Amino acid sequence: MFELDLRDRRPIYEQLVDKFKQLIFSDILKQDEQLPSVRSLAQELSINPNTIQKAYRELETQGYIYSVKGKGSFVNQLAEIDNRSELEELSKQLQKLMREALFLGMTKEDLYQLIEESQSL
Amino acid sequence: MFELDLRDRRPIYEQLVDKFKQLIFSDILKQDEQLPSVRSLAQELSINPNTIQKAYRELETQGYIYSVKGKGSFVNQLAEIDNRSELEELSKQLQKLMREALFLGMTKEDLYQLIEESQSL
DNA sequence: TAACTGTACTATGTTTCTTAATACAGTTAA
DNA sequence: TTAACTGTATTAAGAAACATAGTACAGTTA
Repeated sequence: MFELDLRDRRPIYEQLVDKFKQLIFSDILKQDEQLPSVRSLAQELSINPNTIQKAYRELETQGYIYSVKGKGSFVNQLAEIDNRSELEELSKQLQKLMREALFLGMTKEDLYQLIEESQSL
Repeated sequence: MFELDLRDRRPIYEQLVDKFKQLIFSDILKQDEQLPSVRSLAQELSINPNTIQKAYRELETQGYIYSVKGKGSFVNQLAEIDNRSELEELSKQLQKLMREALFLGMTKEDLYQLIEESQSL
């Protein structure tokens, strides 16, 4: 289910946060679906359970999951996600990348195409 | 000309690389225009010259600037930038952010709007 | 020559990330 | 009730990345 990219210079827990968010955005992980337990995922990835927990804590802080002691961690309802400031930040990041893409030779049409492909996932 | 974002958890040299690339993409820094010297920018930002140099070295590696001993550092020609693998990576990142934006409630039209705004800079 | 430029190097300190080893509390099924 | 799961917290240690400080050398320019 998961693979760590050793070439990625970002810390492991950050990669995990990113991975899980992508799975949620893509609806591969659905609402209230259970995430792997801290210990099992740590074993599967051969890393320390503390690192998994750090990722889960971050995901919970951002509102993407909720954890229940004794039961596990689960995907949150979309409504629980704080997307006020997040959408603003996202717009900035998107514009930054779009400027870069246009500078490097992409066309508006290329960007339109990317939007279409993103939607069909 | 520059400000460091203390809230930004990324290393300083990485913020600098990002800042300069944005200035280049926005054509605020034009071809062959000279960048601030390592020492003067370090003083302006109250950070160590080594940190500036690290950023410049990274920008040079990525092809965005070139440095001449005794003269200074300058914005490179667009043609010198290796954009083969960079465009591929950019597409992936854009799609990732687009999926996130759509998940959080943005519409296709919102994304179109962002493209327009990016182009008018 | 003096004052700039980039570049290189070593040493040091700080911060962040990761691991390791426990421990405790709540849930669940045998 | 017990055993085996869950999340969570804590402390200690090591490793890696980052930033600073100080010094030095080479090339350019007025």
